[in-house]
Amino acid sequence: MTSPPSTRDRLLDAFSELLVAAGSRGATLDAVAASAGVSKGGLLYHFGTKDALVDGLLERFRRMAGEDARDMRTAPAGATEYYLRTSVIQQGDPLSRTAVAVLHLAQGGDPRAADAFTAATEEWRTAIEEEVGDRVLSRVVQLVGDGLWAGSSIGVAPDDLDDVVAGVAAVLAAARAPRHAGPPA
Amino acid sequence: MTSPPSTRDRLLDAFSELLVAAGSRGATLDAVAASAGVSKGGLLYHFGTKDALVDGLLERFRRMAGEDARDMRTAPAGATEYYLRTSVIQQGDPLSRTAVAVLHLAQGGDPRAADAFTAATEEWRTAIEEEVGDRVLSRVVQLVGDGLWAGSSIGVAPDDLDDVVAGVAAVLAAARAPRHAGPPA
DNA sequence: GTCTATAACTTGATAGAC
DNA sequence: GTCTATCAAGTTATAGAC
Repeated sequence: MTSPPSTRDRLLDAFSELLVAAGSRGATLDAVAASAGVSKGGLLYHFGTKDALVDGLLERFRRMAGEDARDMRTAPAGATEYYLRTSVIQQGDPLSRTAVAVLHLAQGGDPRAADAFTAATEEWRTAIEEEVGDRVLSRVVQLVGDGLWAGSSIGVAPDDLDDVVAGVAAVLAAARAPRHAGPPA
Repeated sequence: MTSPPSTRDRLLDAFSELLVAAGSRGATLDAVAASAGVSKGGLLYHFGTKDALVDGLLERFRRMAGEDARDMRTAPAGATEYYLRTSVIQQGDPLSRTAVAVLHLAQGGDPRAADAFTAATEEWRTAIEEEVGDRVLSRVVQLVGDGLWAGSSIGVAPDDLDDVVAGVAAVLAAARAPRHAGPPA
């Protein structure tokens, strides 16, 4: 049974949605409070400062990212495909929304957000490396996912996600079963 | 001989630097004017509104991106390697700085910036496709570059760029020579 | 072409009522 | 736990001097 979200949770939801939609510039306390359906005073009861609101979102992100890294390892389609598909913002997917929100905070110059994002990224890459068995290949897969993300973060939804997923899979298969393609110089 | 930059150019330089360093939140008219060494009134003589300042930067970005797409096609190392290496922000590289500045504007919700960025991205991808000869592979290469960018945009400099470039090259070679040996032309 | 002064509005935060 | 009223600082923009 899912109980209705607390005001605190609704405020964090609104904050992340505004960050995704309008960047750190548009995610003001006024806008967050209005979007969550409370007054600014109501917001400031739960989060005394804007920094506290950021901390609340980062804490939620760390928890969700940790759970996601576990999900990757048990995903039926495999960690790589799971990662690429969840790198595109899905309507209503809480993790990808939260991750892009944190990315925007990091790009706004917040070092706590940059640290949290870097740490999560390394967790995900590790899960990919366990599957593909090679560090550099895991980096390439991850960078493809990050690229999908960067597009999502400006509202560009790829129209060829299936092609990309299939292309990466084909490329990984080719790289792991080398015939005589010749090593790079 | 390079003539000293005009006040107009110095203002656009300062605007893009501030966008990269602090996001759209920190790039205020006050900060831009101070960073360029003029008063706010001086700034507003050249760009009557903040929107005009954004337009000036987007115009500069479109010009630089067009020149870069031409440079890619004649790069000695090839378009792919050129693109990946220039996807990492270099200290003092005007294009990568400008591109990240535009990315931040797009993430702040400016549709003109998102359009300009999308158009440039498609130009670059086309140049890559001309080299690798396959649309999906060109997308994969480009997404790796975008991923490097996303990292750069939050101040994370990759410590394994050479590995990634070599890894992509190896993976492309494997994908393009699945049946027999032979270096690409 | 650049400056100072200032107006109009927004933003983050406080105080206190209910 | 939530609201309204209020404030100081910051932000965009205008007006006019030099």
